[in-house]
Amino acid sequence: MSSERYNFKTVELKWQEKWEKTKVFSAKLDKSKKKFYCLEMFPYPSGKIHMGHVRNYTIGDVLSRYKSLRGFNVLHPMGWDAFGMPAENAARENNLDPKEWTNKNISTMKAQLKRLGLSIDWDREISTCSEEYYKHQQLFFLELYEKGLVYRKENYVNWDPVDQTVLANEQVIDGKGWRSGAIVERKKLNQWFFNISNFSQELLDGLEKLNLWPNKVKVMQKNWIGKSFGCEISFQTEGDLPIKEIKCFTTRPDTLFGFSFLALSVDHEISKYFSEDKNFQEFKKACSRSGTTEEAIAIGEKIGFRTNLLAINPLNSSQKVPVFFANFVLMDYGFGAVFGCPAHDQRDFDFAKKYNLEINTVVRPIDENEGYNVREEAYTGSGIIINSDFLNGLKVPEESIIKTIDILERKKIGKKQINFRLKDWGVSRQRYWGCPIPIAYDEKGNVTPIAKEDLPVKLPENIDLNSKGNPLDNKDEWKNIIINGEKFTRETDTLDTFVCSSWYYLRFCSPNEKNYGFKKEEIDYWMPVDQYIGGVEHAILHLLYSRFFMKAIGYKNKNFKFSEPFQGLFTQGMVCHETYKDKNNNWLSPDEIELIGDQYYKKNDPKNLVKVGPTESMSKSKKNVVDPENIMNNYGADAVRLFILSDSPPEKDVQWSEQGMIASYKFLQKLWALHIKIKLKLNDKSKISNEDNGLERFTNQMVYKITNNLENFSYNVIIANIYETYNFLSKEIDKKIDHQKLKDNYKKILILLTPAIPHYTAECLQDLGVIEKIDWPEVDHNYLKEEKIDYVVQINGKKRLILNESRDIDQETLLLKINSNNILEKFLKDKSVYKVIFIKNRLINLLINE
RNA sequence: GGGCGAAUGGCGGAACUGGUAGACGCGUUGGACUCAAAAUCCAAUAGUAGCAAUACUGUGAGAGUUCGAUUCUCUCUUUGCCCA
Repeated sequence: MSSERYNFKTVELKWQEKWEKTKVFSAKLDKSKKKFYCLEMFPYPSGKIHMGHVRNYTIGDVLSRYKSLRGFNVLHPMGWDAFGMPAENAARENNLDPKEWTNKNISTMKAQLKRLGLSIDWDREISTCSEEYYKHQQLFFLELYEKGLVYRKENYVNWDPVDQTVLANEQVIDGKGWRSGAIVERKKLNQWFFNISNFSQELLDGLEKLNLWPNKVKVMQKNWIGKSFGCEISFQTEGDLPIKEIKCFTTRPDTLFGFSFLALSVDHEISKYFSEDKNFQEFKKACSRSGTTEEAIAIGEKIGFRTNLLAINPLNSSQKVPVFFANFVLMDYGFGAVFGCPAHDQRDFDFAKKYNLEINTVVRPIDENEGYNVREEAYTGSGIIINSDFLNGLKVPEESIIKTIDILERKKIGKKQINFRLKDWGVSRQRYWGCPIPIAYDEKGNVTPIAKEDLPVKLPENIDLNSKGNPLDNKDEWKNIIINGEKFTRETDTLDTFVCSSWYYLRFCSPNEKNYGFKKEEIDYWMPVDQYIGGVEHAILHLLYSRFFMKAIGYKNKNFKFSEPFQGLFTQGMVCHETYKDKNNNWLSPDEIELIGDQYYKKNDPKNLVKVGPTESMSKSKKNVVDPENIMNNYGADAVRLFILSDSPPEKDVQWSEQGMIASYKFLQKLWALHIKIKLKLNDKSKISNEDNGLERFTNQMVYKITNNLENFSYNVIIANIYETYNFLSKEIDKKIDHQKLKDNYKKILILLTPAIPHYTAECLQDLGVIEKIDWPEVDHNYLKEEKIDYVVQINGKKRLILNESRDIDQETLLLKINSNNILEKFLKDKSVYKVIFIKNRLINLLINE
């Protein structure tokens, strides 16, 4: 059975087949057992797996296998985030069917994941593009519609003129589409929305309970929800329009005496009075050119359009200021109207400078005198209210905002108000490859939900993707339907793919349930996800949408036991690689270069010197990618797992290194050579000895260390522990050693290595004749205490000596030992010790007079 | 501009609640084996001085708390991410 070299190809294949045949990773609901639900973010089936997947799924696999060895009933599923634009684009370019393209990718990637040896329950595999999945999603949509959490409204959207689709705000980067790079336009469309803002407060409160989430993700979500405390103020207006008052929202009512203009969004209802005004129309166009994202507004020039309306300061009726339309006011924040206080808001300040408006200082910093005046830039810090009549002297911001709101409420000028930055989630996409929205419209355009028994609304096949616009809109035989003899047209938009990923974790609990998206009994057992693992790039949207979806399903649903889907969250870092460019500045991939001397050259082109660029996350565009399949072919799955875990803590970026990869591969060979040596020793009955040589102690300490490191996600340290174990054993094995002890401890050690390198340890355990079910070893705490301890002897806080003495000795005994040691004589001669600091079993510090 | 984090040998990184800084790996150097090379094995490897024992310096910079600080506090520098 044992051969000289470890043949990963046969071993890994053998165990993968065995695991598959015996269904060891198949999860069964068993209420007598404690469950553990480990979920990694499911992949988009783009073609092949990349190193990022390898890292993500290896981390999850280590955890799943560990929990399973600890006796948990582990659910570790995998599926496919299979709808989305890349399939449609690829299909269009190569004249293929998106479904075929997607399914082909799924089978390729599934085979690759299997080769990694992941402990996945493949019987629960789901794909979001299958009817079996999306029919339940359509039912959820209808249920949320009935609960009033889904609605339709006309709204301005970010329109990508190249992809001919609507983009979410976060898909707009620097005013351009995230995929196409085209400059985004504003367009008004009828859209379906999920009422996520209804849950703003709940989503914010829920974060408090998520103590197993990284703090930074919680902070990002908190900022995204953006709760602000402020005041709604009504301004009376004068002018020749039939407008009497304008409502504003402000977080700084305390600066109302610094009021010098009022600014409206170009979409404010008042704009209807200017629809004939050519100058206003020009202005509106100019606004849409500069972009509508918050970032574009902050960076871009502030421009305004002056109306002949005047707004009256409610605290000082003699003050009347101009009303502008301005590009920096957004309709969906507050009421689409803000009051301008240039002295204490930089944006207002820039605007006032440009249009020559008054700048009235109403806050002075604590250390400035009464005559303080804002000049070069707005003052936004803390201080004291001045020039504000009855508000004077209030401390900014601790008391000024609250007290001002009180006063405004008493005077019936304003109302306390909470405002959220989080906007409702627009889910309509003008795309083919997505989940159809189960809605139809009658001839008058009235909304009619599709009857639940008629679900799923299937995506039609044989679609012409090369026609302009939305493909479903062009498919008349699908679009036009008859219900009860009446003519209807279907909704031709499909759902944002974030909807699919907002509930897939539920589906994994009941992947085969026909009538509903999940079985109550099953989600009650498996949910919530104990550990969710994925990239930090999903910190905001996917995670927030999933949290919303969970709350929406539980909304008005009394039997629902939980509201947060992911109890623990872990965000892993990216896989990076050096970048290379040839002499013509073309990117080169790592396999296109070779090392000659200490310089890189392009392969087969020894004059073409390669420039080594910075290490960046692997991306096809920079060609700094390494294909996991090649690596697995060359070194095997266990070696890849070992390397991807070893070099950096999992939450940080890791740099791919060929040398590191080779080292991991070689290490497995060394481990195997040691295994053979151990087996020979065990078979050699002649040299039995009962000497205690520390093996048992070492093993126990390792059990303790590796267990702790697993619990803390210090997976890189575990690999170091494995190396330490090898170093120890390879020395120990040459000593006389009790066979039973060796076998017992070696078996424990192999179990410790199992989460990281499962094929290897399965082979070794089998080779040792271990056939019983294995469990995670328990720590015997007696072995954690060393009998001899290295006491640090310090003089005036400086380490001078290490004394190896028995554990638990007292200060006096230790002092005696110190005094009898002549190394310290030179320090202690003619000096008196005035204080001794003694830390039991650790250190002693002698303070002496110099 | 705001928020959050990070900074430790040539490199990636370790260090439990303040108590031996540099575990483990890579790289480098020397040696063994070999006709030679590869592979493998052994040894050394923070810096300075010294043959050595040893001494001094040292965790981005500067201060502080403490018998003692990589760890706690403050200021600064650089850098990453998120938001604007």
